[in-house]
Amino acid sequence: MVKPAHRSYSRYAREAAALLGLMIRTARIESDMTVADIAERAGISRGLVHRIEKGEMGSSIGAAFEVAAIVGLRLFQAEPTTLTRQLSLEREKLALLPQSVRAGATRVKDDF
Amino acid sequence: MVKPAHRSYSRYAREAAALLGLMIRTARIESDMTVADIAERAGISRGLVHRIEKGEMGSSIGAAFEVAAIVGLRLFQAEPTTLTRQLSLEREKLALLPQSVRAGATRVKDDF
DNA sequence: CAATAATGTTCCATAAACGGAACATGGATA
DNA sequence: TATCCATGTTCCGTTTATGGAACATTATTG
Repeated sequence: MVKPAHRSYSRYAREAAALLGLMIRTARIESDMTVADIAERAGISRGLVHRIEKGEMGSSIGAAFEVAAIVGLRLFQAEPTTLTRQLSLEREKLALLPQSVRAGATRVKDDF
Repeated sequence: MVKPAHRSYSRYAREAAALLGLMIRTARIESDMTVADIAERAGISRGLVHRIEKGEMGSSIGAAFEVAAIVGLRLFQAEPTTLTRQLSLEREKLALLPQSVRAGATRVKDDF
């Protein structure tokens, strides 16, 4: 071993990752899909989906964008509000949704 | 060794990563910053910045978003056009810019 | 409230990204 | 055209993310 090396990120970058995670989670829940559902469809582990939704900076772009695509999230879409504001708005929105999806899972379209 | 395991990604996810990379590159060039400049400011290697700009799926969200922040790119900003269209538009835009930034480098604001 | 299932979290082996250097390539200025 | 420098690319040791399982913690339904 040689270095600890934990990186530092700007507030903007951290908030962007957090927002993406929140939007993914919101979209997933609205689609009635469990974390496991997403993981299976994306071909990644349940833990990774969880980390992405938490906005952890270490997860790969590929995994994150794939998950976003699966939940039907539109990246680079029109969004006028500022990042910080969107973050809190997203949090409020999430608070109104169930914190756990139950089973059923109305499967979503599989084509991109 | 046990597995090759190269992942497969949806077209949407691949295009999203590619678009992000192109937007970063465009913004960087417009800011008169070299890849090395960005790398230093972001605290990452020149090679990684290059990979991010190429839209490689393996790079981390943290690194990518940090670079985006440094070049002043606004994530989740208003953008009506579809992803594929934006991708080609971005390519056209890039083609009109110099393919190499020369030195000078007019430093950009450092606060986030 | 009890039962059940989804989510959250930890641990660790291993697969993969990353840094850094070295070198090749090619564009921009003189 | 010649020179300089940014970009592109490869290699490989090291750092880090990821998968998988196991378990804890909730939330949802009956």
